[in-house]
Amino acid sequence: MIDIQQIRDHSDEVIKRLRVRNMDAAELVNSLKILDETKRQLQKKLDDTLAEANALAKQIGVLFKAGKGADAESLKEKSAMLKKLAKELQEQLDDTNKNFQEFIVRLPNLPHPSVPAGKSDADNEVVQEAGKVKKADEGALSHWDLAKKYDIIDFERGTKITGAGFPVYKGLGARIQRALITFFLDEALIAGYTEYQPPLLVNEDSAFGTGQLPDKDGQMYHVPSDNLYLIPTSEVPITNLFRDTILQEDELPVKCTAYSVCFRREAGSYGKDVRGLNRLHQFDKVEIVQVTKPELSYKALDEMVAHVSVLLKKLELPYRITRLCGGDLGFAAALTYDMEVWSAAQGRWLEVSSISNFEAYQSNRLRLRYKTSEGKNRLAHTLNGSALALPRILAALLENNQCEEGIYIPKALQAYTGFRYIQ
RNA sequence: GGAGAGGUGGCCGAGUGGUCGAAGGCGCACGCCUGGAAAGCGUGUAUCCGUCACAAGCGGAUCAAGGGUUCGAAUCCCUUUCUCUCCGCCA
Repeated sequence: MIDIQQIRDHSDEVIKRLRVRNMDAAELVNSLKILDETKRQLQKKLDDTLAEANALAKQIGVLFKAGKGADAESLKEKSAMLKKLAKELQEQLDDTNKNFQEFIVRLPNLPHPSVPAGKSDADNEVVQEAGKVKKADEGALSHWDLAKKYDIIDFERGTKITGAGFPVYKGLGARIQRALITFFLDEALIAGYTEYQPPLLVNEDSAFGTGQLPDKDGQMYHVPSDNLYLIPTSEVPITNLFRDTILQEDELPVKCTAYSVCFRREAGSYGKDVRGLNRLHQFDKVEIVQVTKPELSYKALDEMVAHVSVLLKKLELPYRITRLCGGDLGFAAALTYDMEVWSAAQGRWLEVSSISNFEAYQSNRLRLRYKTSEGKNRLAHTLNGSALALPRILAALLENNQCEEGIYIPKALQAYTGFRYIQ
């Protein structure tokens, strides 16, 4: 969440920057200012009352010790009054805090100055395009047709045993999945990331910590009997490793990578966008996460974009990088680059990675800080990105690499698959 | 799932109603000492909120979490939660 200090000091600036998200935050910001003021006044009154009560209790203690219990009686009465007052003030303060909290979590992160205005993904700014975008040959097959042709993904039986959006990978399909995971993890290790294997279920605190709750409640699978959520990305458990943590300055940057299965309900999705591997309820992803000093977070963002670019180059896939516009920017992100690969048979770009700098927005919620060399605690910056999400990579590999021999496996991946073609 | 024990500061560990944010130790930081180091000695060493200059100082809160008893609770009571031990079950 946004630091209240920013609203206290620069509320106009906050409102102005949120306009890039097509949000009119004036009313919300104003309410927050009032609530913040009320909160502080109540806090002051409460503290003063408690201070008086504390002093009184000490006095009574001294009297009792001196054997003057009788003199303490009148003080006890006064103390009872103060206590009653304190309780009332506490209740008011709790209410105000609750309101304040409800309001402040509704404010998304402030977009970075470079974020273009815009309403939808159509307004995203293409910052780079690399690799040759192939025109699909006559008779080129979509990946779902290719998957069937080579018998590597069984969508129908996935639907039978679970439901739509839960494909079954088979034979070379399963093996290429495994190869991709290992390839991505190895590349992350070389880039200095530490590998983790997190739980796939998280509790409410964690879901709140990274902003899935309360914002994207319906997007996660929920296990009511234990009140746990299936992770939509390993960003959730990994970033939450650092919840309520004060790191030492020399521990930064923290770089983590994790492979995990991800689960998304994708309620409301339909149409051709969800065909085949385009949008699934369960999929595999390797994630990279960084925790950095504030002044270095944009350098880290560039580094992460470069890392993913290398992966795509090694996979010989045509890709482009877009900078998300205000309307498409995620709630907690200040700046996001999407990485998209070209899907030859579908003739469109598929998002395979989303790399974001959350600045201090997540850490504020997570209470993730670091101690500076001066001994002061500051909020760290958090970043994450997919490196990479598997299904659309596989879709692109199938569609772009179909040839007479079958499906060509890029050289870098052959070391992992052990085969050169899917035939 | 059943029975029992327990959750105190970065760690270990005292503390069963009063001046305890908390003894002692370890660790860490700084200083003295030293040619340098070790040892030794000394000092310091949590977090959040408010006031304020995001200083000092002052005030408040925090001994798993929440509630209660009391003038006063780390200490007593209740609830929740987590950990450990034994038993059961089990990849």
